[in-house]
Amino acid sequence: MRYWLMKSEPGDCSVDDLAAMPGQTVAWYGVRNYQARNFMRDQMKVGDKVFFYHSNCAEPGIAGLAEVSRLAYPDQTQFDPKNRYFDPKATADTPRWFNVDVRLVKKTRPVGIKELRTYPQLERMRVLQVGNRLSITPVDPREWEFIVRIL
DNA sequence: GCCAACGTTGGC
DNA sequence: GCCAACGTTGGC
Repeated sequence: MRYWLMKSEPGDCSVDDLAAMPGQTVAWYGVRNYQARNFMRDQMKVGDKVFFYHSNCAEPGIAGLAEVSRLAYPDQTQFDPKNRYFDPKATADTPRWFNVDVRLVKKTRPVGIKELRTYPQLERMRVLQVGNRLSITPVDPREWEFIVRIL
């Protein structure tokens, strides 16, 4: 069992949007970064725990708990020329991009990045490092436990 | 809207 | 394979 943090722009898909989806589940399409793709394709298993994080917004931070509900499969948006995530170099035989499905476990109180930075226990957390841009990062089990306790 | 950090692209 | 130019991310 692994732990992850996955960023979503609330203007795109907020925790409330996720809660309103059928099965409270979303296909995590649109990732176009190889490291993040590899995490999904090579490491994520059904049942892995996920912090649902709001990024690029007024109140960035953790907004919910979620879990991986389907193993990685080819990201359908890469094949659609009209889609913003279309990749002309991807084919059905050799897909380049993959995504898992993520299901909401529960919405939490918002835990802002400012608050996260106040805890020495979290100072090495990937998402708090300067210059971090990865939209999917592994979370240390101790970091997960700590955050779950302060929710 | 700014801008630092980082990833990707492509000419050489 | 180097690296400058360019595009994107995301907190502020």
